[in-house]
Formats: sequence, C-alpha cells, structure tokens
Amino acid sequence: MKPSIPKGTRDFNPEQVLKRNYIFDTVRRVFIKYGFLPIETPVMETLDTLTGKYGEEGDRLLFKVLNNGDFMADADQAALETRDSRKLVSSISKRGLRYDLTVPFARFVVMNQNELSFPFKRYQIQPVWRADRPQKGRYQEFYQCDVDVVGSESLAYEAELIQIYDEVFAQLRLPVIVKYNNRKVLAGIAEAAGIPDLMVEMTVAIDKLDKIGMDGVKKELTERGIAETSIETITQILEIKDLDALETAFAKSEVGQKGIQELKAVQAYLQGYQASNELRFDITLARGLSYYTGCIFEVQAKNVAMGSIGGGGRYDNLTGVFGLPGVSGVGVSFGAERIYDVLEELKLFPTDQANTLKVLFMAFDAKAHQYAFNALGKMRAAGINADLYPDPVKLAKQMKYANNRNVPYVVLVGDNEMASGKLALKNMQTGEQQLLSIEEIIAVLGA
RNA sequence: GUGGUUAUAGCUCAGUAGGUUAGAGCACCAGAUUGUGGUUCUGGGGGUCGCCGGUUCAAAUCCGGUUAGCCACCCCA
Repeated sequence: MKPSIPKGTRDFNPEQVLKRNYIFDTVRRVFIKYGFLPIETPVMETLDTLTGKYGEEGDRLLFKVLNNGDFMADADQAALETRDSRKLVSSISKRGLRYDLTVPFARFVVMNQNELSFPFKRYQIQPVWRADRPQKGRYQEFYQCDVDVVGSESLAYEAELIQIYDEVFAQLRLPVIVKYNNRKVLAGIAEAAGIPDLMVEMTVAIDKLDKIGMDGVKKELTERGIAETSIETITQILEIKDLDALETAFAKSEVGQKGIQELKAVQAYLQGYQASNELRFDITLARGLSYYTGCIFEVQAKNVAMGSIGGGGRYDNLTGVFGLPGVSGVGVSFGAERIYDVLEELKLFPTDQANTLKVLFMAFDAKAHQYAFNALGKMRAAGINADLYPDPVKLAKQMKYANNRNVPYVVLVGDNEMASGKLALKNMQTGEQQLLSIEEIIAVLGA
C-alpha cells in the first residue's frame, strides 16, 4: 500500500518540532508568569457537550467518532431509510473530537466547581480538530494555546490578557497589532441603528471592513436585510475613532454606553504600561463566536499576509449550558500553527542549538570505538548532548553523517589518541582541530 | 457545502502533431581518496507515469469516471 496521512494533518520532523516547541515554551512561560495553571482534557468529548455550541456551521465541522461494536444495531431506522445523515448521527455516534479548548474548559469547570477556587486561571495547550476544507494556514488538526479566567468580572483581566499578548509576541520578536473591541459597543450600534435583533447579521458584515471596504460592507448589510436608514447610522458610527464621541453617539443606547465604559476601564488599567506592540481599539472588530458578550480581542501580525493569529474575549455565561449559570469568563487563544508560519516567513526562529547534538564521536577501529564509547559516557555525564557514530567505518562516511546532523563539533579517536589520552576535537565550522583530554573537551564544550 | 487547479523516481519538476528502452537536478550507494567532511569527477540502484475504464496497431500524452493534494469562497486559528 501507498502510505498517506489524512487530509489536513501533518507530520513534523525534528527541526519542525523544535521550532514548534519554541513557540509553546514561550507561550507557556508567559502564562505561568501571569499566574495561570495548566489543565488537559480528553481529545474526545461526548457529542452532547460539543453540539450546539458553535452554531450550525460548527456542528457540521465536528469530527464524529463512530460508536464501538455493533453500531448498526441501534441505528435510527427511519433516518437510514430516508438517508438523513444528520439525523442518523446521534444514533451511531455519541462522541466527537474537540473543536476548541474553551467549551471543554467550561465543561471542566462545571464538573470540578467544588474543587476549584475562583477566580480560576487556567492555560491549556492541546490539539483540536475541525472537519474543514484545508487551505493555507488552515488545517484539520491544529494546536491552540488558551488562557482563560473564570469566576470574575474584573476588567483587570482584560488588561492582563492584552499584556500577555503583548509580552508573548515581544518575546517571539514578532511585531503585531492587538486589536480590541466590545460586543456591547456592537450591540450599541445595532440599537442606535434601530436593529437590535439584527446585531449578529450586522457584525458579520462590518467585521469584513478591512477586507472589502466600506462600500462592500454597505452592500453586505443590504444583502443581509438591513434598511438603508440603518446602514446610514451604522457607517456614520464606524467613522468615529474616539471613545468619548462614541459615548455621545450612544446617548440612547444603554448597552452601548456600558461597552464604552468597559473599554475605558481596560484602558485605565493599561495606563502606564509600556507596550512593545500596537494596542488598538477597533470598532469593526467583531469575531465569529457568538458566545462573546463583552470585550473581544484579535491579533494581527504585521508585515505579512495572514489571517488573525489569535483571538478571544469575554463570555458572561459559558458554563450556563452545563448547569452553572452566572459565571463570567474571559480568555484568549494563540493560533500556534499560524504563528509558526509567520515566524517561518519572517525568519524569526532562533538558531541556537540548545536542544540539539553538540558533539559526535567517531572512531577508526573497533578498539577505538570502545574507547570512544567510554569517553562518550563521560561527556553525557557532564550534561553535554553527545553521540557516537555506531560503527568505525571509513571516516568520510562518518564525517558526512556529522554534516547532515549539523553537529558543531566532532571528536576523533584512533591509536594516537588512545596512546596519548589526548583526543582530537574538531570544530566543524572552522575546520580547526586540537588535541585535548576528555576533561578539557568537557570544559570547552560545557561553557 | 460551492468553485478553481494539480497528480510522472525518495524530493522538486521536464516530457502534446499519440510512436523504439520515460528524462534532469537534488538525495542515496560505490569508486577516485585504507586517519579527516561540506567542493569536484566517474559509475550505479531506483518509476505498474494517482486509480478504473474507453478510443487506437500503439496512450504519461486523447476522452469519461474516480480518488487525493493544493488554492479561493463560506467560516475560522
């Protein structure tokens, strides 16, 4: 058979894994610094947990796991006869792969509510799955790095999450724009335009402003059944950049004013914070997921054409559907795959080799091979990443292997070396070679 | 779910008026070079031309179908 992997999935070679770990390690370090604790949840959740949380589109993109055993025995006969796949699913599948980390987290919080002390700050770095058509920067299996706080309405957390974004991307040396907005502001626009019921329709349209322009937005608003007078009001408000002016515009919208006050509170917390990246209020920012209710965030990489590389927001009642109402949460997510692609494109991955091989031993004959093996042990005991070519074959072959592995140093062992106790340490970059005792070599490479 | 595009050696790709044995570069193996690599030279192994069917004396090439990848839309990380 011809080997293959499922569409939208990838293998990662050693070089790629090292780079991915660089991202995960950076993100994790910052999460820990801000006082977040790690949890992990199963790759599979019950479909009851997952369905209905991501809208109709989300349900379609859920991976379902076929029931074990004789799953046809309990299959919905009526659905089978009418070939109704959607109806059939519930009778042959009771589990699915998680679609994101937020919903499983909400489930986790509800199940463990008596053991957790609130506010509970958790981070989670795990893969998620979506049965989407793959394309650039978009896969069916990908990692998310989530940080969320549940059990507090304090807007200090909004400010904190913005700082986390800022700090992570500063450490990755990747310039970004951290955009933020508030769902209540969007609701305010809808109210001011007299279309509170069409808020979702409206936000989907204005979210595309930077992509399709104001004329495109107007067209889309019209197509989504919004009246001309309302569109007029909406576009006028979208031109306003100043929070005070917006507050005036929301004179008749209580929710809109609330949103502005929240944004001002977040900005107040950030007063005096020295940001490394641009932090920008963006009234057109909408975000897809419908469960956000307060502040929303999105991160855009500069100097590169890529969708958002992170996003998140405040959700007032996420645990409500699992039977725990009134618990507020706020969190953000890092899109590790896209960050990877961006760092790669901008050549921002560090070249240090702390996690790779530092020295390769090679021997000229069987006796020297044993001698080298012994020296290798001392090297490793000293904490230096070291390896030995497995056979004393001709040197050209061993050297070639050293090149391919990108080893900075090799140590040659033969009769002369064994007799003198001084091994030949060769710098593969410069070609320089010197005779040193094993202790001296450890001192040189350990530094 | 909609549309576009591609499929030939391990990898990147050439190869159409259908016509002997399907090529190149890289990679791999051996030698030039029995204690010194990244350069060079010589030789070598490796392909049911995605799969199924059709047209034809003859198909990688033309036709139909099918599968998979990639890209865009929807949506999203």
